[in-house]
Amino acid sequence: MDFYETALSIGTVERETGLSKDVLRKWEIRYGFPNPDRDTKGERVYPAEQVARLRQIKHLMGLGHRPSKLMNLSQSELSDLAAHKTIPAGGSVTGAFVEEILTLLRAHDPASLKGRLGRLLQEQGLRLFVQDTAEPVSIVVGEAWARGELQVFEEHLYSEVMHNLLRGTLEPLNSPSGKPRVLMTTVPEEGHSLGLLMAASSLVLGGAHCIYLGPQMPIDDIGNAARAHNANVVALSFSTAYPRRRVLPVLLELRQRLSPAVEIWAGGMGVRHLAEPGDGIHILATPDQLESVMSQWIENKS
Amino acid sequence: MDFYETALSIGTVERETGLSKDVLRKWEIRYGFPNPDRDTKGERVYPAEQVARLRQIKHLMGLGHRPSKLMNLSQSELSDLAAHKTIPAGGSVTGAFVEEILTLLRAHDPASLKGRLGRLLQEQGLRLFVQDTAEPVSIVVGEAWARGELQVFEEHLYSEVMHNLLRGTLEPLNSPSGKPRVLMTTVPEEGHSLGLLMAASSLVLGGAHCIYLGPQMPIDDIGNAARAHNANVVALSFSTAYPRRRVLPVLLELRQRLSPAVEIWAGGMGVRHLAEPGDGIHILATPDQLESVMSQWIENKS
DNA sequence: CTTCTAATTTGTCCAGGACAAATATAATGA
DNA sequence: TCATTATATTTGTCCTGGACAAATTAGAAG
Repeated sequence: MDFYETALSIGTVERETGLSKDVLRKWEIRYGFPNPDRDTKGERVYPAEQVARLRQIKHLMGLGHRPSKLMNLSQSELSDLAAHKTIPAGGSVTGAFVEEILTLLRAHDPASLKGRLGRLLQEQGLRLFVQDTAEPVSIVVGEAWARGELQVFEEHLYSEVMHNLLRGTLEPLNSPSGKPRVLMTTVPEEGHSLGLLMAASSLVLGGAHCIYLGPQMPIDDIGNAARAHNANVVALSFSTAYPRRRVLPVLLELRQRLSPAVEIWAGGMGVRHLAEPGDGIHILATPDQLESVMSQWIENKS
Repeated sequence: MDFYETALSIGTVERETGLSKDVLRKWEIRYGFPNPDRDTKGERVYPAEQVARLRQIKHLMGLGHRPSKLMNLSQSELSDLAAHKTIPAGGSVTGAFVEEILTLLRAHDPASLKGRLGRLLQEQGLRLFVQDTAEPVSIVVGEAWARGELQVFEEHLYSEVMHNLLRGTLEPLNSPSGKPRVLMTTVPEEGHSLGLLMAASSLVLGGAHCIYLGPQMPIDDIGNAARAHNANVVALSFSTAYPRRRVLPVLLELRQRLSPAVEIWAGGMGVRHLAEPGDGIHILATPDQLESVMSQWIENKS
């Protein structure tokens, strides 16, 4: 299939990359990239390849790199950076079927992907499945995407399938009488909910009751929801795609709208760089911290 | 619980309402609303109540109202407008359990909500369930929200539960050998995927094979996905929350990246105002048009 | 090698102006 | 009176160039 020359307005690029118009314009002036053409009206027109590069840069920034360093790197240097990332942390089993899943993803066959994952879930049980499969595979999928080895829609498909699998499994286990009552969601602009569901799995297995509200809840309404559902905890997840500088402000903003008795648990890759801000806000940098915070909570309340 | 005085920056308001900074500033100048305070730095600071009002106004604009008319209305007049909307279209059964579902929603009890809907699904079967329950209830839920009678998180919960129910039911019916192969997703900024799933139900029942990729796929990648999955059709859904003026441009943009043999089916409330643009793009203003377009497609290819 | 202070980097906000596409209103002819 | 065309208004988006503070890095002093 041939390549159609396409070019996007600054507004479209903002929507597709999540980088604000202001940032796009400032980068252009400060670093010389992006370097859009202009149409007859004098308006910026971004070639598709620059948009792809912008996405990659944004991802690397989520990993802690700085724009001034990234902006003048060659394409291959960018991909290299994406490769040398965190070690997949997971247990010993890693690597074995992780590769297999990736292959299935690239084969564009939702049914067998779902089948394979479903079988793994049966074999390993929920707890192990989350720990040894869902988490490492998610990381590897993210990395592969960053290296340009996996397309966006392949990543989406993975999320979809995994999401469904987990939700289906979780539901029957989620006893309404469980404690603590944890309200789970993400803030606006944070569309990734897979991490949230993996966390929910751990929580439910640990005896909590999860109220899963789906992603992208306005902060204000998170407060209302916590009140209405009588939640003991509000759990949020942040991916690396969420702008680092906004994490803390948004947590504090939420803090204001919650009764002081309600704790905030913030987890996910996008939260790793933060120190515990106290005030009932807990930063869960790794999945296992979830368990410790939870047992701590239970202890406190009994 | 008491009301915390909260105030948001223009950027936060943009994220929470989906109204761009440019629009917020222009409205302020042109209509005198919103009317934010200023902090010591001279920057806009929006009180929570104005943000709520902005959300309401945005919703009414999606229904076809114009900003200049809305901006100076009183709170009650706004709510009134939200009430006099489209007639729930649905069959005779409407109203009976629609109210019941609303009540369950307001009771904040996910389990019984899911239970009730699940039972309805069993009783009615998928086709009727979508037609007589999912569609009318979705409309009513949207309206109730607009009138301020339903909170955002209650709407989210509804979407979550319904989404799960449909996905679970659909999967076993979705034969890979079905024709046409329909790729289903939404464009960036369009986060509502419930309409898409309802459409998928009709399609699968009609013998199509749906590849459901989840919401918010960059346009570029929709093209790649269509190629990779060898899709015959790309189906998109637009809610009223999606800015009207952007619908057609985004469809044309997508058109460019697809092989001419691939059709585009665009449905949902956000598409009602459009005329058929031709060129393999079909506008499905109502759910039943889906069936006719589909049978037409099958006819064409045999 | 730490700790504190002074650059530098970076994202966000502001004002005010320009423009074209969409929509409404007026004018015209059948 | 109705339909059509021309004119006016409304509205969202984009532009430039400047300002500022929070976050980060580099440098100085202990």
